Amino acid sequence: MSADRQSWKDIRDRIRDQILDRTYAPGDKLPRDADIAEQFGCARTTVQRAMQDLSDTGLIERKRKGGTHVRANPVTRATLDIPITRLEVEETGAVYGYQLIDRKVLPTPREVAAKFEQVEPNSMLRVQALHLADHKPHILEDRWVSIETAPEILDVDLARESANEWLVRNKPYTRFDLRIYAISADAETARMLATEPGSALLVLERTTWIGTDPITSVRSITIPGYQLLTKS
Amino acid sequence: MSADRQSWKDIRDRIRDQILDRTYAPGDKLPRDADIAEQFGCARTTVQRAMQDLSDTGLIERKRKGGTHVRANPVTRATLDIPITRLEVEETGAVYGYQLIDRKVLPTPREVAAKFEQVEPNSMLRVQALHLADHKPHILEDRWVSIETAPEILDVDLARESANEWLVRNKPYTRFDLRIYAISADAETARMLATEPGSALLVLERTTWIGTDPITSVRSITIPGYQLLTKS
DNA sequence: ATTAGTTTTATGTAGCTACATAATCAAGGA
DNA sequence: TCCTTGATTATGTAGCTACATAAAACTAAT
Repeated sequence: MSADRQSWKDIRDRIRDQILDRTYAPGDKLPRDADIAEQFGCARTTVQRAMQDLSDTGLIERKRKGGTHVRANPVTRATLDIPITRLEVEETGAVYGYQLIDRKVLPTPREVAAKFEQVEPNSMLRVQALHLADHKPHILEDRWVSIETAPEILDVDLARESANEWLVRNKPYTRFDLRIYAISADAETARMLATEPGSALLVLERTTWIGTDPITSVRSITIPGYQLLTKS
Repeated sequence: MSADRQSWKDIRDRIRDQILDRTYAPGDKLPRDADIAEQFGCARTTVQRAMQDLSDTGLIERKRKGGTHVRANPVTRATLDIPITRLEVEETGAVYGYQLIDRKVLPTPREVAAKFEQVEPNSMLRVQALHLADHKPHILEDRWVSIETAPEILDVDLARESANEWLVRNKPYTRFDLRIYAISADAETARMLATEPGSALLVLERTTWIGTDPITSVRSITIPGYQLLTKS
């Protein structure tokens, strides 16, 4: 009886196979969940879960009443995990190190304020720090922290604990923006990262909020050769 | 009766709020689903769905029998959507253009073969092409296509239709790898992208498979200033 | 004490029903 | 013809039950 109990993942794979082998081509409409359920001999809930997953990964599109369609223009949907920098370093077996470069309350520069959209903080704590892997520079971070949303940060000894780590543990966000781009190292950045001016560097820029309240905005400048990876 | 019917998203938000306000701190164990369900006056299934979502976004960790814990080291989990290049360009209101630079069957270079892990194709179709936005270079792609997995590609007029587009529509993948990094433009690349040698360029490298069969591996070199964005 | 085997338990999931909701489509009216 | 309105319909989801499964906790044998 429970012998042929089918998991929604099985159903998902079978539907995906039918899309791969062109039983249903891009743009085509798939049968209603109920019919597919009957075809595979399972419950509609199971089909629903399978379909939801295919929809999440971008292979199909679903609309109430409109039905399910194979996406004509599939997107590549990747999941990026960005861990705490210390853990990322330790993961590779390297020794993690951290240096506070500067820590100062300053009026919020316009370009930083703009990142927070609705609520623009007046003055913020600027923290510049360097993360090290095996005593060599790894990531240079330039961070602005809202002292309205996270006033406790002012009492944290940022020479000992990185703002990255403190915030991630003490100010979980409800929303964030991530922006990835490349820059050419200027003299100052090159010096800090112990590399050549003009090197191509990958930059991750993250802004986080609790509700609509701004928490922090960081620019993490990585060393030459740094790569972001995703696995599916 | 249905007045206080609660959605799993409501439950998720309430649990998340409890984590944000330190009712449950990082590392803490949450009550069993059944107890939470009782507390909120909903069914365990609803809690299960809420928990699953919080687990997916990296805020909590769940283990059978072990229970649910607030992650001590939360990760930032972002979803990246990479559309077909043409659509990405058209989205901005720009005019999309495409130029085939070269198309040749070649023995697979070792570094390309290595990307495919298990099955390493002997000879592949190499396609170099340029995507344009408003008649200016936008993305330079250097692609290797498996002529074993996708022999039909040999009959496609790649001067008219981009390999990007043909593959995405005709060879859906079951697995992919994505690698993001920065390079400094060499003379050749700079010329093709109409920029200066030495400019910092963001590179997306994508490898796709059907099952374990290699489909394609592309290196997409973007113009200076190109940014990848995620929203949550 | 250590290990192997067994029980317990919390999450995971399939199937069912009932109802909610968004889109579409068709009918009717201005 | 156009617009509004209401019926229809496919997906979305909550609640229930029953069972699956992994892992921890316990027990018994060596």
